[in-house]
Amino acid sequence: MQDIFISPLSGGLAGWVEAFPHAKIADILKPNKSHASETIVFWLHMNADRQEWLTKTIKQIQQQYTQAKIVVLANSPNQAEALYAMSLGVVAYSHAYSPAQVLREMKTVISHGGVWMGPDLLKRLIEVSSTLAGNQAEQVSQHLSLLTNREKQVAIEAAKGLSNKEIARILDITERTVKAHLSASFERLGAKDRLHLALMLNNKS
Amino acid sequence: MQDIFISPLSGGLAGWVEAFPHAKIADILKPNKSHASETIVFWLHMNADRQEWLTKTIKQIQQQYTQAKIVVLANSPNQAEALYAMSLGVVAYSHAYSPAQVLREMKTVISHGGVWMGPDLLKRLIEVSSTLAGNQAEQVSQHLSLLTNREKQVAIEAAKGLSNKEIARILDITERTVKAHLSASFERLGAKDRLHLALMLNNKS
DNA sequence: AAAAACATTGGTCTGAAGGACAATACAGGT
DNA sequence: ACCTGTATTGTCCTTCAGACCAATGTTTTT
Repeated sequence: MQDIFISPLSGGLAGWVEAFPHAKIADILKPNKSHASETIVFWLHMNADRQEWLTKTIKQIQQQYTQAKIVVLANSPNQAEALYAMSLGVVAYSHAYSPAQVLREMKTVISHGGVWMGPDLLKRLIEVSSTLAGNQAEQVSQHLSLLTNREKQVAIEAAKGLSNKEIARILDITERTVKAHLSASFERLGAKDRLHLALMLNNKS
Repeated sequence: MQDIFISPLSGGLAGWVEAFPHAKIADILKPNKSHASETIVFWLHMNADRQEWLTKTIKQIQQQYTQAKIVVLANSPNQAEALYAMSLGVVAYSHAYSPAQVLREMKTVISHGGVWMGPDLLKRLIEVSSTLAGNQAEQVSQHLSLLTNREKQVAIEAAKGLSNKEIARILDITERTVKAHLSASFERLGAKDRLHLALMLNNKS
């Protein structure tokens, strides 16, 4: 896993260099050189007056590197900026002058699929979200309203990943009947197969 | 770093045992035996009807072990419960039947100070908290981090509903190779078939 | 009552999916 | 140099999915 620091300071910051001596340091994002598949960690050094640059750079990275992990290190961290950055898909946000040890920890965390943020930010996220979490009554997909009752039952089970045989057993009908209902469901919903059906019913699209 | 599983099932779950063969498994929280300084990871197995138990246990752990990390593994994960658990200080929340590798990833993440949660939950946290209108930065599934680059590419296309033939064409490899990568992906993620893979990569857990 | 929609089941057939055996080439680390 | 992991491709085989050909009984609507 490769590290690329993007900072206006030539030579980066002391902590960065110490943490990742072999990392690349650049002042601007270079065009992709075909390493589209490798996972790269981008460390963006954020100045207070470069909101626009941050947005632009993050989007560029996401376009060019599908597997990239993006970290923002801010000179003056604040929660609003952190929220904004994470809404763009950044997986870690911290102080630019974090010690090398912390930077290494961050890398370990994000390279294993985790998210890194300060305890205060996390707390705030939770607080705000918890209060609004109540009204997420599970909305049944609108697609299901297009199906008959029996088709609904079969489609829901299929969308969970059950096989025709399993569906037949739990609904106490023949596998042949399951197929009939599924075929009808595909027809009505315009799904190509059970996988598309599952995607339709699980995503609210 | 010590692991303690607390589950009503004697012997825990298969995935847990595989991930941490040397962990302690208990059905209730035992009183503290002076290990106040060591960091312990508590894995709480959550049944749908044990909200009260969860709250009580978390608070007990936090009182007795100042350095503890608490993970909740839910039989039926849902965002409301996840938010609630994390508001109590839980640092990871996932499906109880997560494959062993995912569990190990979670441990790596949290033991380095990170937070582990499903992409949907994170997205929702950000969406709700952020004042800025969301662009949906495509959060790569945690599961994907278990796959090699090539497997990732294949798995992502398969999760969109493409056939092996279609995937082979756009990646410019043989259909046989697609199958090989997919089989490897199933193995790594513990998926039964491409539909389960799709559910894993598109949805929660 | 007649018509339409729904629920159920049958058989056949084609193609896709995925496992069970492989083999080869290449990169990186010990 | 050797071993491990990754990427690639091969053949054979079994199972499953879904389309297409039906039919019959029940329920609902017109």
